[in-house]
Amino acid sequence: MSMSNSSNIKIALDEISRGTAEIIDMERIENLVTKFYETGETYTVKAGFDPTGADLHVGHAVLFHKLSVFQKHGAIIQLLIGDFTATIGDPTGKSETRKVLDRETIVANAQTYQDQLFLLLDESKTEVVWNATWLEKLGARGMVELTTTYNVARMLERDDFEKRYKSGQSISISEFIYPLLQGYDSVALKSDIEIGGTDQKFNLLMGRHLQRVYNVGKEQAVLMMPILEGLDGVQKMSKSLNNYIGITDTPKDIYGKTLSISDELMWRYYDLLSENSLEEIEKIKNDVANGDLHPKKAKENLALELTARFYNEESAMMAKSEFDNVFKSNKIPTDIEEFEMEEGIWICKALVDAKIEPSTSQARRDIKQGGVRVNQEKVSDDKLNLTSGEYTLQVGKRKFAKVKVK
RNA sequence: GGUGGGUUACUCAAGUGGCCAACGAGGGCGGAUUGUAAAUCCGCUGACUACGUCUUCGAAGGUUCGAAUCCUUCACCCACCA
Repeated sequence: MSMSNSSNIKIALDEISRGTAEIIDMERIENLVTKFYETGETYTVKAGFDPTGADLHVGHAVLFHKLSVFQKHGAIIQLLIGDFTATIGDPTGKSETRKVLDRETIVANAQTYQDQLFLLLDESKTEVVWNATWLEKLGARGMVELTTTYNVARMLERDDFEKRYKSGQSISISEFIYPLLQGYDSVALKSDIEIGGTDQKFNLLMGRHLQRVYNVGKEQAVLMMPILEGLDGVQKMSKSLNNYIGITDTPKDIYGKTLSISDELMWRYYDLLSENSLEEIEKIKNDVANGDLHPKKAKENLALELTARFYNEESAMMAKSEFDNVFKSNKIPTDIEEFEMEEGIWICKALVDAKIEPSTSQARRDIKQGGVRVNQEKVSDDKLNLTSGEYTLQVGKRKFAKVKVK
């Protein structure tokens, strides 16, 4: 028994530390996991979310995936919704004070978050908590007490504060309070471990500090995940850079976008997102390296896995066959949007109306360059008018529309 | 509060009276190649049924035959001083 336990524990710890950017107090995590395997005693892992935006992408999923790993090894996740702190605005990574959100938006965002999160997490091992619950009760006295635990000089050590202070940009006092409140959450929750992105280091460590000051009887271990690169492989995945895979993207998109990443980036995604064990990944890597496995195949598997994660096996397989149809055999996808148009419509106008071109100017250019097809045939005349009938319009490789001309 | 510098398209960044719809780079898009990968090569990149017209260079006015370029006011940013 102790033999199989110790190997289980080793596997668990390897999985937990996999892909992390930094772990503070690994020993504590080892003890917690060991205890779970020996006595069945669970422990808590806190992860906080500011319900400021609603849509999650695969970059966020790195964190959730790690949480789900923890759940397999005895953790109860404390899914902290920062409903109170969202009303303040965390300055992390921002060069200016974040705007404050109203209650309704926060609640709505939080709900959307949860819907998306439970695609990945085991709901029965998750505790959803709202920090307004205890922060509202803190009161002025408690608040002041909290501020006495830290000083301005140390607060200014935080990177973005330092930069802004030096360059003369404004820092509101409330922003100083933010890390304190986030840390206090760990006091209220008595968390054993907290996980977050590397950009959260200062705030995460504050949790340790405050747990000590408030005599919680433990200091949370901290596990930081790196920021995932987006589809371009360079910049971090974000919606504004449009290099993201959304968790709620269609199966087709998740599959397709995943296949579009570079081979190099694929390993990064494998490491941070795949359910494959470290051993299995090692094997895949070797097979690709010595030519036993085509890199494309490895990427397809990853794409299938991710698609299935957010939907199911079946949808993933469908996404794949659809994809193969369109791109391998140059067939037309099955689920193209349809439009009805008037007799004699100008081709450029039709492309715009079908939403596959942004302007008639762009449509003309694409026609000139041979990027537009009607019923699989290249169009060369940008003055073409469509007579009545049904057409499949195509721009480039991936934009399609079906058009019925009366 | 004082003095000087800045604000150009998705981003960075040239342009200081006509040759400017505005150099260049990145990004994006299209083509070739391919594994819808990467890399590479070529082309395009304000709008408009279009060899012409219209709207863009922080905002509003003005000077001029003509302005992104000159003048005035306003807004915002930066640097140095107080």
